[in-house]
Amino acid sequence: MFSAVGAAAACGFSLFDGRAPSGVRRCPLYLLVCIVGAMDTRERLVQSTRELLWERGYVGTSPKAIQERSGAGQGSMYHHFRGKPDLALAAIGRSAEELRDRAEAEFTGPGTAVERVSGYLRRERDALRGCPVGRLTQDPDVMADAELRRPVEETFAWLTDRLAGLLAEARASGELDAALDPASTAAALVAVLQGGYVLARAAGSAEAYTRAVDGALRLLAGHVR
Amino acid sequence: MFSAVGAAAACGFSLFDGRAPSGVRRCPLYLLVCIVGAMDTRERLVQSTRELLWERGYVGTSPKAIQERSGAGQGSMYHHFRGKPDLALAAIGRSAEELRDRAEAEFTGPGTAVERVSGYLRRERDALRGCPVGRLTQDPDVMADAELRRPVEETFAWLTDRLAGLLAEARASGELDAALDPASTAAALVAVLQGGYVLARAAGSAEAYTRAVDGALRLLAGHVR
DNA sequence: GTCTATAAATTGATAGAC
DNA sequence: GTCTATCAATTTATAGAC
Repeated sequence: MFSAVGAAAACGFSLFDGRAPSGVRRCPLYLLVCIVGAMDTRERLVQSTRELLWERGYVGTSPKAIQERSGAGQGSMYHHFRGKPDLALAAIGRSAEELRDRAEAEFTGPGTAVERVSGYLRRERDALRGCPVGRLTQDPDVMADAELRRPVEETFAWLTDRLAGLLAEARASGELDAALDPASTAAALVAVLQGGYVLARAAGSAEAYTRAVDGALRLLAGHVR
Repeated sequence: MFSAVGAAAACGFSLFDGRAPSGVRRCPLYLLVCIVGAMDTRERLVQSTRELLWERGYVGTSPKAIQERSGAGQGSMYHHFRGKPDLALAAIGRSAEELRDRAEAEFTGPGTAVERVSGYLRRERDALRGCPVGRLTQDPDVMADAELRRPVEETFAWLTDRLAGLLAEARASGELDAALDPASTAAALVAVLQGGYVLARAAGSAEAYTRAVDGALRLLAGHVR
């Protein structure tokens, strides 16, 4: 039976957090479908799985929990997906795609290269929830499965490379100290984000995240001309 | 029945990784006990739980797995501990204690304050295994339990504070730029460590960890006089 | 202290009706 | 496409013998 609650949750989530297949997000029909609450079963399963993977990880997410949150029955789930790994693959791919899209929007926005890097780091984030993609690196079953692991690996390789490119650009334009190494600096900045989530969750406060990012940007500021 | 394999694994682990109750580690009797393989059941249970929490997290660690790895039976486990949360509390406390002891040894070692901070960051670590304490922040069941969470929170608060103290010391002695903020810089450095583990696991290579630490130390170097 | 027996609930799926 | 029934294995214990 259709679950209005499940659909509304998955839908509201998608709408307000911008989570939807790339390209589809700006489609008026998609918005309408969300508002009406008629997101199809397959999509609700994917969204619910994304939420649960984010909150509880792969090991902590049961098919039963996915079914309850999505409002789909046992039969529906196994009709649309072969099982838990198959569902996780769809969910992880979607989360990776969204992280990339949102970062890219920041990177190609206005401002100097350093401003865009700072903007990305300072962007509003729900620090206590952590990173939906980075979180998966702590899941042994995800890391042990080459297919589940690939999107995680690719996301961080892309992100670090993209930031290194912006830093190289800033260095070339004389915005940044010529002695600074773009690759290792980019790695440090991505690490501060991921580690900031750890500190925030440990402290039980998003402030710890902000402080770490702040410290990193002040360190970087010393190398800006 | 006594399990030589379980004992040897837990023991070898303790010996070579320096995992043992603080103070006990340097006791000749403790070494003898380890070599003979006569670590008591309670201790083997704690060590096995520590390993499993590190590898698979709280949700991914079953009492059955703990019993198998420690070589202890069902009855033994429930004789020494009330259940899984009780065992986890002992294991987490031990891991937190050890992290702190090892860090403190680095912080009170030789060299200038900045050298000791760099030394701590560059210290050899098994990056692909991640941080036994930081890992727990991703475990919803650990974070939801105030008792299990406290050692995690305290460990990071202590570590960040301790690093901030060293940076303040370096600033006071003129070793470090007076404009640098010790608290946020310390938070950034701890975040780089924790995030470095995420990058290493995502890339499947410890090099990603080293690169992030390297980037952070180069950024810091720009503020050293 | 350690062992075996037992058990209620959950996990991750398959089978087949509708 | 969705539903219910069923199932073997695992989880997290408790009880009580030795």
